[in-house]
Amino acid sequence: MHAMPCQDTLSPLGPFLDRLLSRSVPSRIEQDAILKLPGSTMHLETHRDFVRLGERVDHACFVVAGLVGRFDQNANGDRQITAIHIAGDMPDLHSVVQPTATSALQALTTSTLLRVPHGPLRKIAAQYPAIGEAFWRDTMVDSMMLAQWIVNIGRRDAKSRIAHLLCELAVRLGAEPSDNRLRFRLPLIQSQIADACGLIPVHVNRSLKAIAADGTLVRSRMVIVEDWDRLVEIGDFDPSYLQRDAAPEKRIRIMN
Amino acid sequence: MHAMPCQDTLSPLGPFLDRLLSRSVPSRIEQDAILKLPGSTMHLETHRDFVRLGERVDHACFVVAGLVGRFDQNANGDRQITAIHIAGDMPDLHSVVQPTATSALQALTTSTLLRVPHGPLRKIAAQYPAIGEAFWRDTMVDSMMLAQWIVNIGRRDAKSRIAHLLCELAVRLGAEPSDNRLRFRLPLIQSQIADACGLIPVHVNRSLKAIAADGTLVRSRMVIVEDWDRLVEIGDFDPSYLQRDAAPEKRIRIMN
DNA sequence: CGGGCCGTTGACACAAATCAATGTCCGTGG
DNA sequence: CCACGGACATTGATTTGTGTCAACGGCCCG
Repeated sequence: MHAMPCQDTLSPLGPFLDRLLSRSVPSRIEQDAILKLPGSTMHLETHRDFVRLGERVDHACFVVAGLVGRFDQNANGDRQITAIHIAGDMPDLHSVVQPTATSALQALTTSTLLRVPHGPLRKIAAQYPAIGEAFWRDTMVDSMMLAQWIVNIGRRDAKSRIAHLLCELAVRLGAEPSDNRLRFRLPLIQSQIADACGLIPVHVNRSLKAIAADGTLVRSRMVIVEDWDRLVEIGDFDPSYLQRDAAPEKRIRIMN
Repeated sequence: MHAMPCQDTLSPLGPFLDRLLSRSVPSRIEQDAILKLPGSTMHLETHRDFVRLGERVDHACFVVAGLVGRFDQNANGDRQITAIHIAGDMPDLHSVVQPTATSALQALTTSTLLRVPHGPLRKIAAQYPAIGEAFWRDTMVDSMMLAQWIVNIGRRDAKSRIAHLLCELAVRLGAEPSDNRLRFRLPLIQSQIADACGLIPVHVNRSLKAIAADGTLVRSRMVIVEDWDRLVEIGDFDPSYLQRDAAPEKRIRIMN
């Protein structure tokens, strides 16, 4: 399902390149250019904003470890998480072409980030059009996830919304079901799940109990799925929007 | 507020170039390349899908006239509009790098489209990196709108959601308030507004009555705003995410 | 041992969905 | 010219899902 993991363990950006390789076809030279990108490591504790609303940034952030949320809010201050990013993601790769942030970024758990300056990112995107193309494609996958996030909040009830979120994260975190069961670590607290699903924490608590009755437990930072098919059904989950069918013949290269 | 309208009236893509020019800085030659893009005109009646879910497309669509909706749906068949596109937009410019549609596109009113083949789009994006950059930036603005759409549905009540939608469309359609009033044509029916806001038509009807009590009438395909400031307040509307502050010094060119 | 964060539970309020009719407009055809 | 049908809008009665308010419990950590 995944592209072959990149062998170059020298760069922390290996997982990012793997992601790009699952959908794009950069040459060896281009891959090297990506791996050689400079960056400074940053450690963040939970609930720490590292991109603020309206801020103009001069670097993009790569998630080395942890979970990151894209946050927006209404005038009343109620927060809404519009995307969750995991290790290997670049939550604001888009800032390369659109440096003014219209959403904040916050660490959902203790996280490690790599700050990659826009300069080198832009340089390799200009020098190697196929890299710019891969970057663009990566941001478009995030965009498709935003559209599905809208459907989730707009057209599903609480139980279904949460189940859908759990399904999405299971797939993205690479938790493969075996014998219709799986488990994975998910260090989100209930109020964060609420912010992600357009709900409030108390109701998440109740809905999780309803989901537990169908065989999926969420507790002490773990998700334990006893019946994956049932969870998929409850969450009305169809993973095609994640663009993870990374069969080599589906990858695209249009530049050069 | 807008960039100077493009003078080249020979190409139907003039309005698209204008949009790009409001945020990007292509050279004269690059502008010409955009205007010279080929395309075939297509007329669509209301409710007609022109991109279906899962379809692999070989062209992008430009909206010459009319309104276009990006549609998704849950397993129950309830539809959710995740974006509304107006004349001058390219609703699926992203298909240039991601040709498999994860959302459908449907004419919300009688519309005229221009189908622009991917070939020439990719050719000029490869030949002129600044064009690729402008395309990428344009799709990122759509992406920012998706994030705000999530906030709208996830964290506002029905009246506020609809007011926000009306505000957004007023601004995007270029309806400038004068003396705190404005009016513009909006040929959406109530069930389409419902699909856009994650509501059902009956409740849209009631909410519109509540909005009318605050000075904004929506009837017979017209929106009549008697108190723009009040509508902005109800809709909790902050236009910054639309990236319309097109002051020349805010436009960006990173390639070359 | 105590305090804070998080999770859990209950009673209740309220916004939105649901169900069901009726009304209005408009194009079409008898 | 009027009757008819269809699409859309409107209104009312009622149900239901989610929010609100409040209290308590578990757990970790200083």
